[in-house]
Amino acid sequence: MLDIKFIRENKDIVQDAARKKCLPFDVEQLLAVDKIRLELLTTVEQLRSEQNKLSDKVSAATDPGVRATFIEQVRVLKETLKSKEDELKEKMHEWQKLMLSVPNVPDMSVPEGESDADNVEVKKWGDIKHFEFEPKDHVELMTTLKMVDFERGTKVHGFRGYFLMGKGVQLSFAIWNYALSFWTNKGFIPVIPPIIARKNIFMGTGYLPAGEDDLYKTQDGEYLAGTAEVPVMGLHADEVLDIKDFPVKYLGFSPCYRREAGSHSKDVKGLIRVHEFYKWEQVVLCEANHTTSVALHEEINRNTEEFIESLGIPYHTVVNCGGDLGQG
RNA sequence: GGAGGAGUGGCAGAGUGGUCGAUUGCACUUGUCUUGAAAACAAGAGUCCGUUUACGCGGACCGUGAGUUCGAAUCUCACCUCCUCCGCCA
Repeated sequence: MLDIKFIRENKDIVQDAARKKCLPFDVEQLLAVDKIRLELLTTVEQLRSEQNKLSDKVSAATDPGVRATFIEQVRVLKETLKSKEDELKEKMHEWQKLMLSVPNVPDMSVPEGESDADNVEVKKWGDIKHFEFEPKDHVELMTTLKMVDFERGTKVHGFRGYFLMGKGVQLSFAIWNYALSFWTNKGFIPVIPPIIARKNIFMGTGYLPAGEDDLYKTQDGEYLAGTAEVPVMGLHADEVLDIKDFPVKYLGFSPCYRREAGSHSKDVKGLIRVHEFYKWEQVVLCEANHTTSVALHEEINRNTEEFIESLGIPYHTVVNCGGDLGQG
């Protein structure tokens, strides 16, 4: 969540971020509520100050009559205080709700656009292999080699279900293990987090309240995370970290659960878009400073590129346009 | 799932209705002493919010949230977390 002070001082930047992300957010509305909230806060604190002073007089008074007078005075004061406190509480709720809808500010380099089609390609690596025959896709290849079973996966799980089997399992473990040593060599601390996490942890990473439809929820009110990013970010929630320890680099491994609500027509075939899978995730904690965070973002991006290069797989790097996701 | 106990500053640990934002010890910072260090002695030091050019002032914070009261770390209720015992389970 962005700091209200930052929002006050950079309202144009915040409003532009909302526009770029195609989010219906009005910074002026937030600032108006913020102003009233602060006025109420000042009033309430003044009243409390008076109340505290009167209470001190009560305890200092030895004469019962004088004492009773003071008590009566506080009683009157408290009625005003109570109504102002209620007003403040209401404004606070309104304010908090608006604060949660403040978009994170995308980097300057993020292109304008409404869908993946507007993404900008910034890099291309490797040569795409050309075959003299019609190549099979991963679905057909893996099915034939009995690395995956989609039909039975659907029988057991339903839509988007799959069984990874045989060499498919061995290949997965091999890649995970290779990734583990690849990133630990770069100073990342491997973590296997709890993937069932509380609501506040999802709020902290911006997956809630907006992303409720994409999450599985337990009967006890926790949610299943779609990425280890959520619990790994929660690892240090409510803690003050020493700047000397920065940057802290974690590599989280977890199952990932995604409802993929509203994406029934997208990437329907194969293993591209599934409800349940396992992966490693890079999470870096660093100073809240533009230069530093951009440098580290470049670094982890480069880590991924290097990893793919080491496997000899051609790829392209795109800058994802703002319209694709709500919270970045 | 059932029964009981506990949660206070960086740590340990007092405090059961009124100068308690909180005794004390350790750790920390500064000073005295010392060639230097240690020890001893003395002093200082919490976080957040609002306000102020600034000094400062005001508010909140004793797991969290409500309540009782003129006044709550202290009383009541709910929740969270940890510990102990019993039960259940892969």
